[in-house]
Amino acid sequence: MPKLDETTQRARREHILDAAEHCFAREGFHRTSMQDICREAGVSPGAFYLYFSSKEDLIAGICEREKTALAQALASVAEAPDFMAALSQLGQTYCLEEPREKLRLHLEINAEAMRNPAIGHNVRAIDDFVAKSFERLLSDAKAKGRINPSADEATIAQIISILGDGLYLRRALDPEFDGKACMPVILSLISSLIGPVAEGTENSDKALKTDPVQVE
Amino acid sequence: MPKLDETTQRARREHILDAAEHCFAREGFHRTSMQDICREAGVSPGAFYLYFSSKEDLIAGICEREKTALAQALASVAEAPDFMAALSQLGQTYCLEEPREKLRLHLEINAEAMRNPAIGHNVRAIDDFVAKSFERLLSDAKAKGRINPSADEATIAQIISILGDGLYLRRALDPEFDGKACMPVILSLISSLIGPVAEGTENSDKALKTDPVQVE
Amino acid sequence: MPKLDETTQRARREHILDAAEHCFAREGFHRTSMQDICREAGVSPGAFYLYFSSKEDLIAGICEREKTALAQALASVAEAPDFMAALSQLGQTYCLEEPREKLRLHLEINAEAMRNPAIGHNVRAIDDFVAKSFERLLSDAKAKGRINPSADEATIAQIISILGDGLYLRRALDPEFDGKACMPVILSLISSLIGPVAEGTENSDKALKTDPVQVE
Amino acid sequence: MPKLDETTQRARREHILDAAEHCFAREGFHRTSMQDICREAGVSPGAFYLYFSSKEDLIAGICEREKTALAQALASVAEAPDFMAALSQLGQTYCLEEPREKLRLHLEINAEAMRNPAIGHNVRAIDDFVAKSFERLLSDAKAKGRINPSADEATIAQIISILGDGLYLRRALDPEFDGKACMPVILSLISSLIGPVAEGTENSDKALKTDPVQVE
DNA sequence: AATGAATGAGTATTCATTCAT
DNA sequence: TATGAATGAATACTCATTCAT
Repeated sequence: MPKLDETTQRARREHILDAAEHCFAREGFHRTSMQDICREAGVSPGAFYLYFSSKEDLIAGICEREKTALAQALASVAEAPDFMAALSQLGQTYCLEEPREKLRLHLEINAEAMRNPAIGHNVRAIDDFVAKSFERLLSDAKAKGRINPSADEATIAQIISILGDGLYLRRALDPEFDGKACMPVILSLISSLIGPVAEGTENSDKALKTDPVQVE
Repeated sequence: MPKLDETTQRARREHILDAAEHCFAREGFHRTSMQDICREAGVSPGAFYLYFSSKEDLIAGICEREKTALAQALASVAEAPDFMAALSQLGQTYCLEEPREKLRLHLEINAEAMRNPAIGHNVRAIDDFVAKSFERLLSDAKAKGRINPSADEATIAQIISILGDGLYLRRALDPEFDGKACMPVILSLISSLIGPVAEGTENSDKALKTDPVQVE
Repeated sequence: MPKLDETTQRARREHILDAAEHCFAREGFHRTSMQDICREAGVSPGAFYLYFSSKEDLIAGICEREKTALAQALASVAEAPDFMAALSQLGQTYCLEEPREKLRLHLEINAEAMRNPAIGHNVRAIDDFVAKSFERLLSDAKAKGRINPSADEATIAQIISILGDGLYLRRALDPEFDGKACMPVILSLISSLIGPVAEGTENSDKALKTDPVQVE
Repeated sequence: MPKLDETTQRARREHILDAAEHCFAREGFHRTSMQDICREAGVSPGAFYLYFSSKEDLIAGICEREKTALAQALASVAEAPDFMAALSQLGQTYCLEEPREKLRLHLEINAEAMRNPAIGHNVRAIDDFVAKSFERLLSDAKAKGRINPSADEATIAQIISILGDGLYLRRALDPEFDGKACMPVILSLISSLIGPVAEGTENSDKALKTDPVQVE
């Protein structure tokens, strides 16, 4: 019973998680049987339970990975010189280009988060992490004089999250939905929230394809 | 000749739907057994199937009710003299005051809509209905000169839906989330989208260079 | 609560029995629901139980009718001057022309007779009745010198029944089975069992399309 | 690596089939629940479905076995020097000594064959197999000059089947039925059908004019 | 570490029958 | 007499998880 060395162990877990993600995205959490996952991962049921403690544990694992991925994405935003440009990039990647499969998975996880406290905790941790990251980014930008000093970072971060979630959900539910048409408007709204942009930046012109409204 | 008169019939259906809503919100669609629903409704399994054809049929019924309720709510907005005031009222009712139970139910239905085409159809029908309703409201307002004639109704309707969905989801996932703080900002964003035209300006450039909205 | 006059009562029973026969033949006893029968008969479930005490009771009723019908058929054979001619006619009617629906019904009843003693009793009563009838017919014929006096009526009656049952079953099971080819041979076999036929009778020539066996 | 070796696998299937045969014979297909079968076989429901795909699949399995057994029995007839003696043996075994339980099972399967195409196919395959086997046996015998060359093998094979089915059915339905009394007569009938050629005669006429078998 | 056969509680739905009207 | 809504036990099959090997 010599334990598998850590890297193999981790690799096996990742492999199973991949399989589970595909299955859940394809068929949903409840319609996916453990057999499905084991078959997809090429692993025996017995082996599965060496790496995960239960079917629900898989969702925790998926959340964990999501969190790591998001952390990287947000870190890259932090390093970007232009907040709006980085945000635009993020929106592009996460709301428009993310394969629909992922969106479905997300929805599935959200639903599961309602019943399973552990998963709920995981999901909220991710959301908090994202919100806090945005807050920090906004504070930094404010400190550097790049955004309106009167803007409330916490609220703006929330709004950004809300817009992201809304876009995500819409795309998931409606295969016909065209996010590209909305994105520029959304970006301009956020832009209007965080205040004056340094002129000559590419994003303001680029992102906005609709006529923005004059705000009182 | 007893043949249940139509109103009793309908009342019984509504009663069962109420029970199902509670169960689904509490435990989720898949974790709720027919026995659970029957117990909650005080109805025998046999009787249940006199009113609904299957477990899934319940979701269709729930969607139907939702649609009717939304239609009424949106009709009242249509009659309101002030679009933004009415929208604010709607946001208050649907995004802030709606009991969390409903939010959870919503999430559950969304997840189910991904796998079950019939339910997906139902859900999309509701979403389309809402979007179209907003479009019509905006067109009316435009016709009456109350909003910026250059605003694209379809896109704005989408954005409103997205914001609504996002708020809804956020509240569902995070019991601590305080929608009240965000709502005014969100309303002002929408207001800025439909707001009165600034005369004589090529608006796209203009809008982005004006002062951002002051968030109270 | 004045009881329905006897004839209406009986007519209603017959009507329901017809419906049940169709249903059982079409779908089998177990796959037919009471609702099916009630729908087919245009009768409410409640009403059904005024005329029959249970689903199984229907089979008893069907047997009863069968018995009556067979009694008539056999009576006509008894009156026929030529036993073989009458038998040939009987075979034609019961084994070749009987609609397949009836055959299926028969099979269904046989299967049910195995489990339900009451039905078993009914079925055996019919079979005994048929056998006894044949015995009597044979005895009569023997008394009139029309058949071989050494033939054992009981055994021959059995053999006739066995051949009839076999034909019946075969036709029921195999839609392609062509009874017409076998019938003459079967008749000639029976003919050979009961001994010399009075010459000049039409039947020997008619019924037998194969060359009949000469019985000593 | 435990992966059940083929023989154990097969043995388990046989064991379950035995249990199912008993149950079906005792209670009929429809009145037997999967629990009944599992209890009788000492197997969990889950395990059952490792060996069979459905309740109906059991009947296919039973047919399969029947076919194999029949094939062996018929093969032994083929090797016998005396066709009639072999047939007599077969009749003894299959129609007289077969335990009544088997007969009931048979009846049950026949009834089921009427509604379920897959089972119907199975049953017809067996019947065809038997008929074809008899045809071949008769042809062989004819080639060896043992039977009347004018006899039509196909028809005689049919008649044999019909007699067998009839006997079978009769025994199943009537516990009092004494097949022993009929068997010799039946055999003599068959014998008269295939009987030795009278030389120099146009046999069809001849065969039928020979002495009938003396029934003891 | 890994296997995969086995478990057995759990599920949606049906249906013969009853009974208030 | 007749209705048909209501009952609730029963059923075939699934699936997360375990455990002997």
